[in-house]
Amino acid sequence: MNRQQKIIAIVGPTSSGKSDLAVQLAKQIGGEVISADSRQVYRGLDIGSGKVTKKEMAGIRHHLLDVARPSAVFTADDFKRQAKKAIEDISKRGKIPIIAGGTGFWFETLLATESLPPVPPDKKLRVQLAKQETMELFAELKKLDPIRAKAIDCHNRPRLIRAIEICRQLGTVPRKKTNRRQYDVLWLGLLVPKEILAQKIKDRLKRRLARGLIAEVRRLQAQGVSWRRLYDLGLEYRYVSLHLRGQLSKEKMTVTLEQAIIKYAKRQMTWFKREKQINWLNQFKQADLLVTDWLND
RNA sequence: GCGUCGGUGGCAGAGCGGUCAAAUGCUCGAGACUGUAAAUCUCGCGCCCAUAGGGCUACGCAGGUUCGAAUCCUGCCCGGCGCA
Repeated sequence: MNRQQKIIAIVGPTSSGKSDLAVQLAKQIGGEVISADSRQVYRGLDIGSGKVTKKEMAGIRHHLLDVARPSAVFTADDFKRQAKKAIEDISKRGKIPIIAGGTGFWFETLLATESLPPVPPDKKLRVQLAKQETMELFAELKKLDPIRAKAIDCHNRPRLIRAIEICRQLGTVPRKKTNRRQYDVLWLGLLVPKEILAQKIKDRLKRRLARGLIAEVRRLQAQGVSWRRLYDLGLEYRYVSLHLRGQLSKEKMTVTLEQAIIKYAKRQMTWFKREKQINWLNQFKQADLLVTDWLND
């Protein structure tokens, strides 16, 4: 039996300091960082997505930043594929991959599931299905795959559409297979008290605005990213673009955005709470011990 | 001072005699998550016991009318507007 690839996974809500910890650990143990952030993969989404700057990287190599065009969706499967490649790459160089990010689903996809159903998105079908009532979609899924229908959230249109898409291709939705043994993962989670996190989020938003967040969104739009797409990208991109379109005053935008980011942080936490292997840390110091122990294991 | 409109749950805002613990939206809380995942979606949100359900206190304050009042009447307090 060959030894499993060692990987460090750093998770936590937005603004909790994942990027810093990742760089710090990478320096200490000889690692490279893989970003697991569904918005930082896009070129041009810098300030709003909180992408690390060259300076913050401090010479540590980062993967999966700026690998996609903002107008095309970069999927969980794309992430999985490229992240796997990066992991191989890094280990060939004798270094340790450190995956840091806030996208829970992507972590699960990469580290804990066997594979996603091998059905690429079918744009035409999706457009067509989007015209149907939610109830109809659910009824169709029920016919195609009663088991999946039973478990699915019957109000969640995107999920219903995807499930139908899979059924049309494979007959039914394959059962989800978990596989946690591909890698030897040390899970580190950054825990920040609610009030402190909220304050950090507000402060950071202020800094982002000062650094030119609004101009960034305007630039993206000018470069051909549609308003619709900016809206779908969420948070900063959603509310700043609404402001640019005159639908939100700057003050209102700021307040709404603060609330939205705080809510997002909460949603992230409900995802991470499910992952029982996470070692929750209050301060970076605690990470050192865990990491050295685990490396010597 | 007179007239007038209004004071409803964390906020905004419906309700204008019974079916009202009170629509709806937001905030807030909990949660889901099989290729959009910063997306999308669900549930809860007066208090108390509780599975269903039941009890209690509530719609500025104090009285009154009524079998029954957030809803009608009187007085008071507070706010907007108009006239002085």
